[in-house]
Amino acid sequence: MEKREDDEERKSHVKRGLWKPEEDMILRNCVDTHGEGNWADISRRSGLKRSGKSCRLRWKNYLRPNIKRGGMSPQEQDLIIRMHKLLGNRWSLIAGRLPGRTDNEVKNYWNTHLNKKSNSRKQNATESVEAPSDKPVMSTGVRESHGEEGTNTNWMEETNCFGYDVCIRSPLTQTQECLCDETYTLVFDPCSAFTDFFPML
DNA sequence: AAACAACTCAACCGCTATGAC
DNA sequence: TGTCATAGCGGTTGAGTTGTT
Repeated sequence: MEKREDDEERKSHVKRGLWKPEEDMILRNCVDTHGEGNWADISRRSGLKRSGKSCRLRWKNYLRPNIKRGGMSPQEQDLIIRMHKLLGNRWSLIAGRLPGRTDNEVKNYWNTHLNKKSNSRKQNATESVEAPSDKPVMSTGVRESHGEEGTNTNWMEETNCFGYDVCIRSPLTQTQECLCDETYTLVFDPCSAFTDFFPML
């Protein structure tokens, strides 16, 4: 109860809502000076009455260098659709494959554009043949293994029969080096994932 | 031109994971 | 080993915009 009151009090002192250009400028300067990372500290130092969380989100989604704005290209759309089929709602992983795009942007884009498109495709498929499951193809664990988010662009080494490029290793070999030596490794249980990957067998 | 509906997307919320102590 | 603070994620909300009647 007391904690709740503390939260209420803290929230009442925190500014919310859309960011103004001058706030963006202050945040950008502060990150330039003190570096990216300790958002609670940046929130304090900046003098902005924004939470660290809010500062981090604003930086990550809008102020970070190399952010790409504007509509998605057909290639990006296609990649999102295929990655979503493979990974499900793992927006940060999907966004990591799209340079300059954020997880929030990918998520919004999926929910407003591609979800419908995907559903209508599925609808059409249902009319002819049995539609595939809505669940991701890779139904078991997907883990980040090493490296920094969004720094690699060619983790996908092998191409499977669906045209998805994937790097796969068994959970039995988690201590081994991933052959493709890249950031993300899809770790999955072959028993349950095999039939998902190769439904025709 | 006005009213309403539908859509878009920036921002927030709640939760989990992780690391420091 | 437990607790706390912080970062990061996905789901959700709601203000602003656009389209329709």
